[in-house]
Amino acid sequence: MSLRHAVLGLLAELDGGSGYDLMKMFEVSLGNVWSANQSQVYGELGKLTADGLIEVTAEGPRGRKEYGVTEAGRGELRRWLLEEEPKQARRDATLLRVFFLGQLDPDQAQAYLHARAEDMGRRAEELAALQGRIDWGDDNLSVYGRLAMEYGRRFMAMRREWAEWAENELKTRES
Amino acid sequence: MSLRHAVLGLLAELDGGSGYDLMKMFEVSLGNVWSANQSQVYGELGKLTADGLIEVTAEGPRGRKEYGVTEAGRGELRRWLLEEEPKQARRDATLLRVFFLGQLDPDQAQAYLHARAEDMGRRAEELAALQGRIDWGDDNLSVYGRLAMEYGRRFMAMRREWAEWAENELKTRES
DNA sequence: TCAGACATGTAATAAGTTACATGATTTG
DNA sequence: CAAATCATGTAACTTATTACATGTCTGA
Repeated sequence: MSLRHAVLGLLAELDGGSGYDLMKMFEVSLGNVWSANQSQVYGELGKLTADGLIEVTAEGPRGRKEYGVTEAGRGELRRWLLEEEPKQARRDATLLRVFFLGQLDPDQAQAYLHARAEDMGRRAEELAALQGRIDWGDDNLSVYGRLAMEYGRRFMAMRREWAEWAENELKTRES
Repeated sequence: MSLRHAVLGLLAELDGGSGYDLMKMFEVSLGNVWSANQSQVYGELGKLTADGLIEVTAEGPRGRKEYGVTEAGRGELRRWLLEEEPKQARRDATLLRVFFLGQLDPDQAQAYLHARAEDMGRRAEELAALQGRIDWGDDNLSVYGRLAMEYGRRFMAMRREWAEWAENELKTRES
């Protein structure tokens, strides 16, 4: 049920906004840690409204509806942040393949790991570059978004190093 | 569609087995990188059979059905390993909360990061201990499972270090 | 005026979770 | 003979994805 809290949290941080506004945030920043598509966002806005956690605060042109978090919504958000233990997802498509690399020839398995290392290296560089370009404000989303981005950079670097190590393990094993 | 390949891959590696056998593998090892429950596994066995990628090779006591991978199944598995780019999931409940830590008092935000660091440290130690206890064979699942486990260890360590760093960032910021 | 951005929604399908339901075999 | 383990399946529900459908406003 985290989509609910992603929407609720964004509305709290942005101090209100429309479904369209939220989608933009999902696309450029929040989506890197919790992705959601348009149907989901609009659907969740409806459910959150029905549950009294958010409310329509204004209506604008083109049917635009601006939502704001209610007191109940703020309470739920804090409860989720403080009391609910984040459960880590255990699904990783890259690693799943690793389990089955024995189905390939050893050189193909090594090539797989090599490709992962390259890919991760590329991503790590992209992130590092992006990190340098952005001049961060000191609003909350900037402060905490910066922490999340640094996580991403370290994550990619770790994956690259692991893939290099793993490729080497297989090479060593050959002999 | 990775569940399908998780089941297919396991059957290939184990050289056949029942739904029950597969479930045990998901519980003790594979589930750490791709979790699945009993309904999913039995359901997928049915679909894979219908699609001709696996077949019932024997029937045993208590209605036990033993499945084996067909030639078509082996082909599909290799195709998936070689040609399909693993797409990384972008959902992390821990990090999602980080985006919204501005909704809490600074000391609560720090406490959240501190708790994450402790939790990750604990997991990292558990994994390291487990890694030491297991005496790995040199069958494929062992060789590649070992690589996956080392990934897990590094991942936990990276998360701990990041959380410690992030907590410190917030502390520094306070002044 | 027309292209692009703004803006919301629904329908159909697929994937994942939880709970229920049943029964056979082995082992102490 | 009772408990644990083996073994499979279905139903109901929730969550996520993809595609479709529609219309408004703004700026060049």
